[in-house]
Amino acid sequence: MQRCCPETALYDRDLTREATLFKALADPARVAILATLARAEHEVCVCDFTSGVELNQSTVSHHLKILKDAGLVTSVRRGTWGYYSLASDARDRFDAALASVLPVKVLA
Amino acid sequence: MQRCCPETALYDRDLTREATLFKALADPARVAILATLARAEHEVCVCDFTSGVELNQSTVSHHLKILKDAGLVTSVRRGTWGYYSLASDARDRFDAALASVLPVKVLA
DNA sequence: AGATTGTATCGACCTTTGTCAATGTAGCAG
DNA sequence: CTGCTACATTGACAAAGGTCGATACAATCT
Repeated sequence: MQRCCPETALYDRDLTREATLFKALADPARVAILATLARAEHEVCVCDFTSGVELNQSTVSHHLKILKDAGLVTSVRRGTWGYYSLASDARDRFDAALASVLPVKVLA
Repeated sequence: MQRCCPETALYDRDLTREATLFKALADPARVAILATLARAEHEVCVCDFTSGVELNQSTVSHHLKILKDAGLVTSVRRGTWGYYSLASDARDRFDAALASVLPVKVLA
């Protein structure tokens, strides 16, 4: 039987972490939240999210939890109010993940 | 009633496209496929994916379709064999999406 | 203390997704 | 033409995910 091509080995490093990171941004609501936090000068009150979106309050809370579990945001509670900020290394972590998956070709 | 904070407006641009792009990489198998393609010098035969992974052939085909629908890979059929390559703008699209969501802060 | 408010958690529902077995389809080999 | 091989498609199923209403909780207000 004839070979189809020079054999290519599958990339073998485990990329579960990278996939998990990307999954955190696989929903428009979470992307919007992160985009807001990235542009805010200060921490953002949860109330700004719940009032600025067509989603239920519990749904917003759910998305915030996912982002927090992913380590992309940090939260502080002050009195009755909750405040979220972008984790300082959020951008770096995406850059690193992207570099792992799609390394930029080095010119010869 | 006392305000919690200076009000922050939610980022209003539609980020559905970005979320969809990230979702394409929200599965380890697809990340591995893309990482392989990104490092391959030439197009990669489907058989290399099906034999190099613990997944069923139809499952691999399914993931390839998702990547193709996302415009991240291109495919060619030559005889019985199928070959996949990384789309030339794959990296750029992720960079752009990431820049939309998490713009790098400009120093003052 | 009791009522009110902001947020988190729980439970239920429905949709989407990942997986596989089975089948379809095209090209190649005899 | 008859089989065989490589890949795609379909159908079924379980698991995961997004959404909401209801409830819990904690802090503030009266």
